[in-house]
Amino acid sequence: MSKPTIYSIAQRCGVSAATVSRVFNRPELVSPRVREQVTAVARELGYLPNPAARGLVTGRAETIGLIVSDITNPFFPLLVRSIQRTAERMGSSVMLVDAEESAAAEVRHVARLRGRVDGVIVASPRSSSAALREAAKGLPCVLLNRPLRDLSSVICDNTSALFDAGEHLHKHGHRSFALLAGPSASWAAARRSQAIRGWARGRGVELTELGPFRATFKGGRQAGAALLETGATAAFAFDDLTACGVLAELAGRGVAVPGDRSVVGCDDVLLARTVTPSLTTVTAPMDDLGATAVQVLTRQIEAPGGAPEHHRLPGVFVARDSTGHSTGPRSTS
Amino acid sequence: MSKPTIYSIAQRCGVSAATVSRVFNRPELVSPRVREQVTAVARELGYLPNPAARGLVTGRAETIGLIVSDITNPFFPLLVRSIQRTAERMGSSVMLVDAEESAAAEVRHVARLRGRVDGVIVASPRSSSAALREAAKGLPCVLLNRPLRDLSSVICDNTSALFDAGEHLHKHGHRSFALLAGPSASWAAARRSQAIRGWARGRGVELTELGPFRATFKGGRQAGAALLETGATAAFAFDDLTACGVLAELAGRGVAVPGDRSVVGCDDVLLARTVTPSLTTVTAPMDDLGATAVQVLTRQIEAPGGAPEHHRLPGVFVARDSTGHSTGPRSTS
DNA sequence: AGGAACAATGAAAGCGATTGCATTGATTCT
DNA sequence: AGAATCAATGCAATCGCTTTCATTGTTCCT
Repeated sequence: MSKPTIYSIAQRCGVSAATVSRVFNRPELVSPRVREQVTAVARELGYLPNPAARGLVTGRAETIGLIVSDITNPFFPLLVRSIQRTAERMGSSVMLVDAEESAAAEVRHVARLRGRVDGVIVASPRSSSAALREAAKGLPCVLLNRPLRDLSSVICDNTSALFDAGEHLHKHGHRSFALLAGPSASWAAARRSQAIRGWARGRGVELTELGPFRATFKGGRQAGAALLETGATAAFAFDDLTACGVLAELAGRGVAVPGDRSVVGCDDVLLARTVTPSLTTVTAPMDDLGATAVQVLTRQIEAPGGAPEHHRLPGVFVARDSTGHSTGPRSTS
Repeated sequence: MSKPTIYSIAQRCGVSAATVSRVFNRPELVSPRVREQVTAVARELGYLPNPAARGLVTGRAETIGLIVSDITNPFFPLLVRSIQRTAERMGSSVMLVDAEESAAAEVRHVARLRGRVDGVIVASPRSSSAALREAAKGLPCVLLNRPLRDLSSVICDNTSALFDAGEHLHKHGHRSFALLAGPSASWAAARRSQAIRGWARGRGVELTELGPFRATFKGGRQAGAALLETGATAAFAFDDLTACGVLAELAGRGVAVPGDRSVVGCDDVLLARTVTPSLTTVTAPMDDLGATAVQVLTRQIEAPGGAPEHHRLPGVFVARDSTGHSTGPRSTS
């Protein structure tokens, strides 16, 4: 026999299809007797409502789109998990799309998703603000880690955690610092650099700015090499991956960490704990970030055209083994 | 005005909706003049076909489901990317679901996806064969890294690469080996252990089996500790993550790699190249795995009830820095 | 010239659900 | 008792699209 529909159920129960539909959507409108019978028959037949049919009339897909700039970036897995969990709790599925680091792909995918989803979350977008605004026109949308006045956003703000990192290093005797800047197109990179500059100025310590470097392991190695050209005893890497590159480069050149230099990363990805020495870094509240994004999106879907919301969640500084007491300034090599 | 439909376009063009529909689906049936006009008007109105409506009549969602056992496992990102790329080329979107390492969640998600997708790929399932079989009943399904007679599967077979690894170590003078086994519920773990046992037997070398250990960094540290209790100079870790744990443990105890011991991992995840020393491991042909899985699934969707296909793609051994010459058997600590 | 073959189009029937409105008894109120 | 109210249900329209079948000119044979 073919797939069971509300009609086959209705027939078996001697009621109309409308009643069957109501059993699932507004059960309180149906008499208990009928309700139970329908439920029983539905289970027996293995009935599952057809989402396409339902979507056609309700206009809802019960699905949200999630576009990540680069799924191979270890920053994302936990975020994806958190978003998915929250979405599921709201009764929605998640359609994940990897933009493979391409800004063009991002907007292309937003267009592609339109119609298949009720709204979309764009995580760490690389696209220009104008392109994002245009792509999201008329589609509920939440930006993650990228603020934009007219679109809702949820960002992880590491400013104060980076202050803490600076203080931590300062307390350990460091006085000369290096800032290994991340990709110039990244909002997060700009923000972090700004935070560190601000801290250094306030503290009145010396800060050498290097970069920008690519946010990859290789970029980190270059950053590490550049670091050694300076007299800085402590370095702020853009993120953990970069920091790992730095560690590798230093290790390769026989420079001890944290003995000779201290390094701090950012994001607290899996890698941060598995590398030796384990990375001092800034933990992002992944669960909150994802959950908040989904909630904001849901609100946006339910009240289209509502005012955009902006949320700012702070990261938390974590001291591990890649930072320690300064042994004073060093010569270059 | 509301969303454009084939009707608004039809009206504007003075043709019937059927014609508009044909312009998009069977353009060769429409006269060039009309075709161009319709295309132009559609673009002007920003028309996008409604997937729900289309799906309702065609019975296709143009979407495939992808269930991964644990998205935080660094093994998956590249796989996801490859699957997505291939799916997109076939005109399908991907609905990703993370089972969070729970077998129950896997089958629950298969059920949830049914109806919303045309078929599903289950990557590295943890569920029992019976549960998988039952869950996939009547739904096109491809298993990744888990063979099962009556369901299609695509697996990565590292047997010969692990032989190569063994030979590589043997050539470097190693004669006493340790097998650090992975989780007993994992098919891949069983398979790898078996391969290594086979090789050792054939080679006539000493093989100490340890474990099973969890496939996590922590599990790796335990494995590392256990390794030091033995006289083995070379160890096969279940995967790269475990291997990294081993490296960390050894480093922590002042044991040099590859000076004192050699370690090989498996999978060649990002981590493998970023760790110091870089890991000798076995590279899985991610792109092929993903592409093959999607292709098989597509075939399965087009010809439901067709015979299941089974594909076996070999991994490739890569020598890096975590393996080297044996300095002979060592004492315990 | 008369009909076969064909190309281009339209009319209309679904696909499987939701939902506003109408209908039907039963209950309550005055 | 008759009207008003209410709970439970059915009817039928609708969502936007695909697709079969019928219709209409055209072109091409013989």
